[in-house]
Amino acid sequence: MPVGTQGTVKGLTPRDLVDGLDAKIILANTYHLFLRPGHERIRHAGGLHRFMAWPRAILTDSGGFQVFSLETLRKVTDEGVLFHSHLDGDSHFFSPESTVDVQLAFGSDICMMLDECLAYPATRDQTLAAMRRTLRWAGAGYRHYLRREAGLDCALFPIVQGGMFADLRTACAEELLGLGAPGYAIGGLSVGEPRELSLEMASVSAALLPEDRPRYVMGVGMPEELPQYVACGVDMMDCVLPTRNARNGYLFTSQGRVVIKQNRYKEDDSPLDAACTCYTCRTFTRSYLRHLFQAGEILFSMLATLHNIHYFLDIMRRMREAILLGNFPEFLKAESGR
RNA sequence: GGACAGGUGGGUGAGUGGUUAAAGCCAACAGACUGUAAAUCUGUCCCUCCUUGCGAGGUACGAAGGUUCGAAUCCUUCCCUGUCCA
Repeated sequence: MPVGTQGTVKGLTPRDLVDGLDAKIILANTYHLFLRPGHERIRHAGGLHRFMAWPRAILTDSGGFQVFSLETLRKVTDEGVLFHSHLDGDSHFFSPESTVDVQLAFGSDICMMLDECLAYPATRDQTLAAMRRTLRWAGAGYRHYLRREAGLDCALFPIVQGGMFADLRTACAEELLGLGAPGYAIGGLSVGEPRELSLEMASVSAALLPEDRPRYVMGVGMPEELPQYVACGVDMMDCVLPTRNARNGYLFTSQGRVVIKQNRYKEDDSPLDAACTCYTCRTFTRSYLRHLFQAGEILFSMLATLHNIHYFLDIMRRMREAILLGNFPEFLKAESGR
């Protein structure tokens, strides 16, 4: 899922995402859209889909990640999270119930439960406390959601926490199963821990979640990691890497990374990735892309993002194809040998 | 011809006697980025050497002299640039 935090996948139009890239679903963010332009504004505009002219599915994160990323601007209590807006310092209290309400106002297809995302490393006690809070919020939020959701056709995913402790992950997942949710997320990863640990924790968590419902690992990963997550039973991922790195000149290709600003691309008139079929690779040279980057041109961000998203979505498309054809194990083997 | 103003590292531009190999910004070069406070952030950025260190030499603030223990900073002459006046 491409990430479109503020109601836009930076650098791309919805038309790019649908026609060129065939993205099925994108992410948006409760905290950011609540602060600006506000969920009531979005509701009055006809919901987030209409507001941002996005015809396909939207998953909204709850603000749980901002508990981690805006650590210095918030205070967590058993009742919820008090944020001090990074825009103007105003206080806003996010509860399990209010974050459901805000996401319903957006008209999200998939809402996320408010959770407490801890930084790495965290002690077992800290992790246990955060996990218990996340569970409590999940219960409260889910009850609220069941009362409110009728007829809205919106799913709510609870989030497995438990940090880097396998037994806490297990306990959290088992507890959440009682909610009978339409899908489950695995959160609290990509917060500074080694990559192998992320995969291990995702694997432990995913193994306990229902096979017949989407299992979503939040905030991963590098291209080579995606098949590994899928091999653990993961169905959905999101990550800012393709979009953010694109804007920073880091391009993912079938031959490895291309840091386009490097001098070696100055006179490279070959395509970015000869094996890629995206508009950027079909049309422009590395030399030109480097020029655009060095010149600080907006077009660079657009073309780079288009390519990186294409690259990530193409990996996912090939995996779906392999699964349907029954040869995912071969796919995995081939990918890990690269 | 005259009167002012000014010449600093790739660029711009601080610095008016010692803590200045010389701020900041830009450029250049390299690195980071994982449910986005990110079109962001970090590092390097005169040369040589080694025991790679808040290390040792060398060269450097238009040029040449001078004053001083010490000069990008003060003095003299010259060169150059800009603006204005004839």
